[in-house]
Amino acid sequence: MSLKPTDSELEILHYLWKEGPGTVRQVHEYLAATKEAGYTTTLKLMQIMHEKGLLQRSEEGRSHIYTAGVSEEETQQTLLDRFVETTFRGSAARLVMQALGNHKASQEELDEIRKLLNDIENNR
Amino acid sequence: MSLKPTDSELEILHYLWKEGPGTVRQVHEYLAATKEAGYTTTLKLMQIMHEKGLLQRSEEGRSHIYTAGVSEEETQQTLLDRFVETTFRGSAARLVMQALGNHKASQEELDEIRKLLNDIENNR
DNA sequence: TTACATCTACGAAAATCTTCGTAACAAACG
DNA sequence: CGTTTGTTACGAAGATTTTCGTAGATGTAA
Repeated sequence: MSLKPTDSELEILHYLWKEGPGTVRQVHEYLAATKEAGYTTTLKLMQIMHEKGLLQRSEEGRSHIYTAGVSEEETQQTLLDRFVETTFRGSAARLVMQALGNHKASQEELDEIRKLLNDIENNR
Repeated sequence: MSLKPTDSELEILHYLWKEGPGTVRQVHEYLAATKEAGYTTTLKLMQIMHEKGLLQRSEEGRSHIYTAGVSEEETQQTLLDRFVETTFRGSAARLVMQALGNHKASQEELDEIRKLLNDIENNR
């Protein structure tokens, strides 16, 4: 799966990943809460995403119910790989360090990361 | 500085960050090593980057010497912030964990990350 | 029934990014 | 001197993404 959602498409996927299946109307109202956008703009985007396979849909009366056609993890991994490549020249560690150095993480998250480090070392 | 270089622009910046100031010819040959591209394509890109402030340039005889107009760290940080926002809903920790899950780091890098974790905990 | 609201489909404009052909100019070469 | 080579400038075509207007269909209310 090397589909690469655009930023606009990602916003739509985020809604569906978080809230589950929904209509164009629901997605549109979610988007409209944070940005200007016409209803048909959202509709068209979702139609195109459906053509690309990013969304699946089923008929429900006279409207459609859309579902994410790609998983959140898989998509994030694809985008992450690409991002590491283009922005950090392939060095995931540099990305991690820059991210840690400039963002706040909770104690639980830090513990989680440390545990991951241990797992990685033990499993090779 | 909220300039957002495109992927093509990043490739040019990478050359200049790594090799220092250079001509269109030098950048073009660097790019041509890994992808198809006409000389005037590279030229045009660099002219536009100059207009945007991404590159600075000085006359040198009949050609121009270009220099990166933005720092590597600053640019990576800007792109990282944006990427965390759009792809990981603002959770840097999730990005870090997903990046680590990919097992792409060496032992030295893992040690470095662990040290960073310690520093973060000690400094709050 | 008629008018209105809501939905899909679709074409096309707008915006952005990428690519390249052509012109103009100057240096180097024969 | 004239020709070739290497450079910038510039316009425009292509590609992709985003936006939206309009038409057609169907349900809903008066």
